[in-house]
Amino acid sequence: RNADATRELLLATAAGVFTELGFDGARVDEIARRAGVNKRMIYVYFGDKEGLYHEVLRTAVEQIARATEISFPPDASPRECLEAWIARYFGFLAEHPDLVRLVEWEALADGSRSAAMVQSVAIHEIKWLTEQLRRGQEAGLFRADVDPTRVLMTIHALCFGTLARRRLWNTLWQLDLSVPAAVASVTRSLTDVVLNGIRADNPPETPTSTKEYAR
Amino acid sequence: RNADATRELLLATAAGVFTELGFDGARVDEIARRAGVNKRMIYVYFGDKEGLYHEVLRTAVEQIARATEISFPPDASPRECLEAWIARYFGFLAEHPDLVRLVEWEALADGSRSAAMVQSVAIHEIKWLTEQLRRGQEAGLFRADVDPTRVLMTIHALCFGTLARRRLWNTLWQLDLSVPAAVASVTRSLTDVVLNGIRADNPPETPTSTKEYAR
Amino acid sequence: RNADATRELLLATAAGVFTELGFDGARVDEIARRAGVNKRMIYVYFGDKEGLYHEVLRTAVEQIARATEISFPPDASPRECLEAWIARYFGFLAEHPDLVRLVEWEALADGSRSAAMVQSVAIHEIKWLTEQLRRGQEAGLFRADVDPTRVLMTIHALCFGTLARRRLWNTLWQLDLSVPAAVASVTRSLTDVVLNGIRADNPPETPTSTKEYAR
Amino acid sequence: RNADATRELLLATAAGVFTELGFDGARVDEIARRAGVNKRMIYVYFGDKEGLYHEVLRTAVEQIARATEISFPPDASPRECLEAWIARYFGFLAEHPDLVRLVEWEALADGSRSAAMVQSVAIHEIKWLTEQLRRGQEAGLFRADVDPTRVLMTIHALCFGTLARRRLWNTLWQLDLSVPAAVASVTRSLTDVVLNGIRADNPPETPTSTKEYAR
DNA sequence: CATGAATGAGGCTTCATTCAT
DNA sequence: GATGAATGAAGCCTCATTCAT
Repeated sequence: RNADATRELLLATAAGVFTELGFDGARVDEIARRAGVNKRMIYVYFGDKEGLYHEVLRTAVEQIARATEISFPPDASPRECLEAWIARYFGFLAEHPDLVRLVEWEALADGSRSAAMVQSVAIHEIKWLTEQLRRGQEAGLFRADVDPTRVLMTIHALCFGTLARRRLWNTLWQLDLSVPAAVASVTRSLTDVVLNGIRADNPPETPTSTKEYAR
Repeated sequence: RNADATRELLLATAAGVFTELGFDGARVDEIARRAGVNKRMIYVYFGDKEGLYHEVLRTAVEQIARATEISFPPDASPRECLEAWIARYFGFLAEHPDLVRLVEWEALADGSRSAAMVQSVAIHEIKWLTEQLRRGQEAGLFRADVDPTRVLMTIHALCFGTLARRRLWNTLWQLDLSVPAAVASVTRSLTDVVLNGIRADNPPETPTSTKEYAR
Repeated sequence: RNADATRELLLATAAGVFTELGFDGARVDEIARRAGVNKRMIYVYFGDKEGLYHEVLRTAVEQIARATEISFPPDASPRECLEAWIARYFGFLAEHPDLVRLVEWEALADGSRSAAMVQSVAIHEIKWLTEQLRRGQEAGLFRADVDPTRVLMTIHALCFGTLARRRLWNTLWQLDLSVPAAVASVTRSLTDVVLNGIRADNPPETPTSTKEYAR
Repeated sequence: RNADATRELLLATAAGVFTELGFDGARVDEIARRAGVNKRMIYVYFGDKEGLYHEVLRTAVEQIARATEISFPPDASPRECLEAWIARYFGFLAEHPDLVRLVEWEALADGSRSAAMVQSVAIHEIKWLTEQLRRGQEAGLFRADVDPTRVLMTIHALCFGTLARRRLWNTLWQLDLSVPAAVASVTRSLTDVVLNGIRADNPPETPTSTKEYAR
């Protein structure tokens, strides 16, 4: 008889089930059972399965958005900021595999359900990133030709692309991304890759060739 | 009334449906309907829905594997080889969004169904990559501390991570990855990032700080 | 909207359908339709078609078992007891043709599903019968060489063998075993046959010959 | 390319499958597979599944009918004849469990399909039996009040009732009716029971009581 | 005569959802 | 607010049967 508590419980449980099985694979019965709550409540609070999913997704996106809201000291260098930002981003996602999986399911399933939310987050991110890159370029730290969207795309791809395949890496090379040390090591790789790619003293790779090779 | 033709038709159609909706979202009836073939044939040729999915997946993984079998001229430099390899990998995947999506679904759903196939492909890739990196290190082109598995992970993450979000990039920044020019541009970015990350004259980024920033 | 009532209704309806058509011939849809209950409830209450059948069978075997639990007065003669027992057995089965048919289906289909239940009932029966036969032998009423299992087998064969062919007897000789008088008459025949077969003053038939006759 | 051989093969195979699983449980595909014959042939030779079943049943009934066509020497006593007849009937059925099962399935399933065939056989049997009983009564061997139909019913019930439960007896008391010695022993029991029931010097059992006992 | 591919109806089962209390 | 019973649509799969060769 505690509306809010029941609602939160359902939301948390649903997050787990959707994360595990995706929207189509998830079962309303299973969510209610795991939550120990009557199935009917789902319909009372969220309308239908889709509504519940939507709410779960919104919560997840919000959590991810909040994770990157760092306030840097005024004297922090752009390089430092960027690095810390990536590290925090990746670190946070590595610690919350459920969020990653949920977003991935969504990206595959359609993306339309989350388009609006993601867009608003991305706009915020790109704004911040553009500012940092500008500062870095002005300070002569970063190359002049870097494109913020491209950089953000790279960061996203690396973070999500790496974490969405946790199980695969574990299977292939026994790299267990639930171990902090492993996360730290990979974080270093990623920041390395991104920052190396934009360092001012690092000229863009001139393609050595455009030759086509036979198969 | 041709067994092989019907089988292939079902396989191709199923690939489309599984790609679009994932295993749980796909409907056997829909596959049969789209193929214009009687539902029963699916069970004759593939046993059940799972068997059909498995076959679709196997075909997809094989296609991806074949795409990176390039034969390089003996005098090609490791750098050149690596770059061409990444370019072909990304280019091929960009041209075959269905394969990417299918593999992503699988990775999320469980991965167990494809573990064996993917492993055999990955072993092959890592072998080739290790050889190239060794040659590059011996020639003084690549840093001595690069780890082949980490490099492959980066490549995978970048390729799949980028392409799995096609729609998102398109929505956010009007980057249409079905346009060859866009693919070429992104390919450049990716090779850039990877190769910059392992260049010998590019020292590893020394973390400027390990400071924790407040939120 | 009463769980137990619905369950019982389904059970009773299913008994009818399984009796009529056997396990393979019965249709889940038909059972639900006849019961006027949603098909889904079958799966809620009984798991699946097999589970429903199992429960129906169990109920039937229990009913049959209960039918022969007679308490005889201490001074009742073994002959009297045996006769009353057979009469009640046959009479009960004659009044419940459905139970007979169900058990026959089961016996044919495989028997494995009911093996355990039937065994426990049979053990009980054989125990009681052995006791009566012993008493009769001690009193000099029954032959010394009677074998309880053989007697029980004869009783079973006669009761079920006769009742399983109701329709046939009706077709052939207009013997309608749903008419009490007919049942009484046949009951007399059966008890007659069984008791004559074990009477002490009735020596075992000495085979008049073992000759083989040509066809 | 041998029509008759294929037909016979199908018939024999179908008999096996129908015997094992009943009409509803049998699968046309399975019959064709076991026979190593193309499924289509079934439809060519027998019209449909029902036609095949009908033919199998007819063959079975004919076989049973033929089994009891004994020609006795003119001087054989009615008692001897009857005993030999029962022995042969039971013996034959014991040696052909498939026929028994098939007839039982049919009796349960409906009986309408076989009514005509069985009727013609039964008329023949009852005619012969009536003649023997008459001879026996005239010779003062059998009781005057025996009813041929009742005797035939008893014989049928005993034979089929016993053999239809082979597996049950085996499970319950390790009585294996595929062993000749066991068959011989049971044959003795049955003839015993039947003949004792009609012996002239064996007065009909006067019911010792018609009391109803409480449960 | 014989084959293997194909079909549509219908089987069992499960889903998201709503009703009655 | 909360419950357990109930529902109809639809899912996967299998059947007897027929077509094209």
